[in-house]
Amino acid sequence: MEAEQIVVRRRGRPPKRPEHSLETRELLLRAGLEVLTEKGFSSTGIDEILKRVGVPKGSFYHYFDSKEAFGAALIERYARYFAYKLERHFGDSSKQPLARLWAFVEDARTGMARHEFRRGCLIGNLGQEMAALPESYRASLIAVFHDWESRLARCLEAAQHRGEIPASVDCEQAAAFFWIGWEGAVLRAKLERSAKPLDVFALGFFAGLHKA
Amino acid sequence: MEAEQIVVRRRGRPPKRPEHSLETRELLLRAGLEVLTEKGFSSTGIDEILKRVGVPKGSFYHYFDSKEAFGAALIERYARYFAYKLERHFGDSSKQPLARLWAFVEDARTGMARHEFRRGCLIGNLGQEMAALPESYRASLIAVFHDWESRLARCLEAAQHRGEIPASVDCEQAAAFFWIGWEGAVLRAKLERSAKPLDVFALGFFAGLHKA
DNA sequence: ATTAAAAGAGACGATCAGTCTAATATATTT
DNA sequence: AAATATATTAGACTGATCGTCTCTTTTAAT
Repeated sequence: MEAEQIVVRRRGRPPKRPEHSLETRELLLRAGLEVLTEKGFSSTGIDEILKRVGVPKGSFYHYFDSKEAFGAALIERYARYFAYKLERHFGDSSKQPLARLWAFVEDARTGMARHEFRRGCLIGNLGQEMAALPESYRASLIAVFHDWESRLARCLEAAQHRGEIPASVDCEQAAAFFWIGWEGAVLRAKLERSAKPLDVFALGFFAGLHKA
Repeated sequence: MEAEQIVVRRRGRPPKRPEHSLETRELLLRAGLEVLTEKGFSSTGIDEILKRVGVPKGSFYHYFDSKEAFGAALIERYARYFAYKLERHFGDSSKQPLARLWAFVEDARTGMARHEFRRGCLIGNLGQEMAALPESYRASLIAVFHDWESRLARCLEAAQHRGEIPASVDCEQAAAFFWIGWEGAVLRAKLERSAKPLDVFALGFFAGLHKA
């Protein structure tokens, strides 16, 4: 049960405090992420997001041209958030490279558990829904996956240099393999409301990596 | 481009030919599968299915109590269809067990290609949408995945007995791993409109199996 | 001819994304 | 300090579409 986030907003032209001026827009994006990681795009109405933050429709269309534009902003925002998360984990030189990947998995697991496995991955959700989505999303989603792939590939290469995984492993391929399967794992974790699919996939992936 | 399947149906009580009496219902189910494997449940309107087969709304609610009941029927039907497909492949004793799994992968790939990677897996689609679906679907979807898992596990055990994969492999785990990742691969194949994710995942899976 | 069953036809209220007009309060200008 | 400009809130409203339901029509069976 999430606390209702009704914020008292003053009407009229707001005081010139640039750091606060995006408050409403910010709230909308935040709520949008919450709802869309849970239910996806098509089955989420704008009214639901509006009600959640106590913002009237007029404001929404003041800040966003359309639902499509709102979704695009969410993709961008989620991609940024996730890239930062990956950077934080994969760039953590206090750990061995494979341990960094494992830390990401742990992080994701506790994150999903915190929301009782109701929220998944925005990119995966939208990817699955793509057939019913604005065609303009497709390229963005593919690009995000590609970004994640290359980040992970670099991490795996580092693991290879330290001898954590055999030289025979194609890191690009392995990274692609990981994200393909990971989205499946997130899907199943949501369906079963359990961390098990995440663990099964992660363990299987690591086991496969160590082969000779 | 699929051929429009408009069938001339006579009004009123139909002649007593039991093998034909389910014709309209049958058409609705078939069209439902086509559309829902593509776009999922929430973003598919009943009208779309109706228009596709030239059936008025009144008829739909004659055959099905609700959209929810219709969806449940589709799950059941898809599960039957898929179980048959797996049985056909995994029970094909003319091939080695691993080759049987590979044949399934090939089959799925050509199947997706035939529809230009627009149609995916109904169970995966609904699983992803679960948050916006009737809660009654959850158990069914989980059960279907479980069925697929045990079918595959038996096939992998057979492979193990023939020495195709090491005795150290936990076949149940490996089977669970496969379906978790496979759904991710189907998702990506749809997103990228390409067979590549299917191949990347399948190859990665086989490579992982052969480890010592 | 009458009855019963099957299916067609479309009305219905709810909800959808999106539009538009106004009200309001602050910033800016004079 | 009064007047004006502007950013934002506010929510009624539109037309399309949603799932559901009721009533009529058509035909088979009696």
